[in-house]
Amino acid sequence: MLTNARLVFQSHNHDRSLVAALEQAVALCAERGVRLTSARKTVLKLLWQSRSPLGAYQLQDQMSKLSGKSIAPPTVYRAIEFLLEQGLAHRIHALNAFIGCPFPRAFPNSPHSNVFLICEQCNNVAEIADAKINQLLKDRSDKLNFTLRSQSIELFGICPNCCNGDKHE
Amino acid sequence: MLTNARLVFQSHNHDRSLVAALEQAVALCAERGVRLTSARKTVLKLLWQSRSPLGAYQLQDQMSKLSGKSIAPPTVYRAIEFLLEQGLAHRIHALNAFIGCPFPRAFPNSPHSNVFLICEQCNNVAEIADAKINQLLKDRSDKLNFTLRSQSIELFGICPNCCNGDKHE
DNA sequence: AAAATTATTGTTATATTATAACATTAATGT
DNA sequence: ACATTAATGTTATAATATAACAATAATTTT
Repeated sequence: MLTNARLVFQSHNHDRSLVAALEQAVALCAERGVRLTSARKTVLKLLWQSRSPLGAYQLQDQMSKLSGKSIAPPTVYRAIEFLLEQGLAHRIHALNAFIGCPFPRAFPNSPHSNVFLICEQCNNVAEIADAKINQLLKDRSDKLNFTLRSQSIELFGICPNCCNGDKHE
Repeated sequence: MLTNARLVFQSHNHDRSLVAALEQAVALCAERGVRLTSARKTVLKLLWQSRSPLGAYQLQDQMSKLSGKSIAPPTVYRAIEFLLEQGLAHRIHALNAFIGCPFPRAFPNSPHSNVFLICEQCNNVAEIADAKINQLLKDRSDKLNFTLRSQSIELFGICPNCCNGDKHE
């Protein structure tokens, strides 16, 4: 099981990993011959800097502040669309919000996985990539002659950081 | 594994099951001391009659036509809210739409399960309730000290009815 | 049964999320 | 440099959802 849960659900600063991740994204896009333009990179940074998912209009606000000029919704949505296509971000359907993908290199273009742990208290979201989960869902689909193409798995609950009893930080 | 996939993904008429299901819903609500009012029952019927999920404004249209007077969004959303609370309907987050729960009695108030197979071609949606899926997701959550409270699992693909090669009807 | 209480619905307005359509600018290939 | 394609800016609006308060219906209390 690959996950960023420990990272997300603890209070570590992950600025350093942001730089590395951005370099990775730049490299990925170069390999694929797609353009990680300024607007797209900004949205990706904002998503990666946030542990909790951001809505399009939150992104809009932050982009407007960063750039000093007002940004219209289509600009934001286009950047998001690009990042989703490239597997650099994910949509959390239940929240109408978006997060940066923590391991875009490990799972390039994989529509499967996409398992999210969403803390109902702090709103932080971690991602899991787990072969067994994927396999089981594939099995069940196969049994019903359903050709599985993509999935969205959103788990809601309380993260270890917000769970009082177990708080040892 | 409990599922309505065969029912949904085939062209059977399920009017008869609708009547039975409605009686069950009436009984369930009576047991719980909640009121399955006319508006709520209408929405539930519409959801159960449809194999594909309906959006709030589709429900609004149909209710307006049925009743002959114009229905405002809050009326629809309140009915939906009630049905969701009672486990008689589910929200399909990826589609901003709703379906009737095919087995409300079997899984009263269970926020778990909620596994949906969504055909990208015909839009029909089947539901699975599978102990193994639930167990696995619970295991993974536990391992990360994440207290799982509810889940939304949406699987997208092609249903057997829409899959050309295997069409034998 | 009448009054008081609570739950539900009606109504209006508006918030939130997302996209269509077309003009403009920037990047890329020739 | 020019043509072409890709990306962004801009305006307007579609689609989804809720807030706030008034009116009505159901239920409980007396």
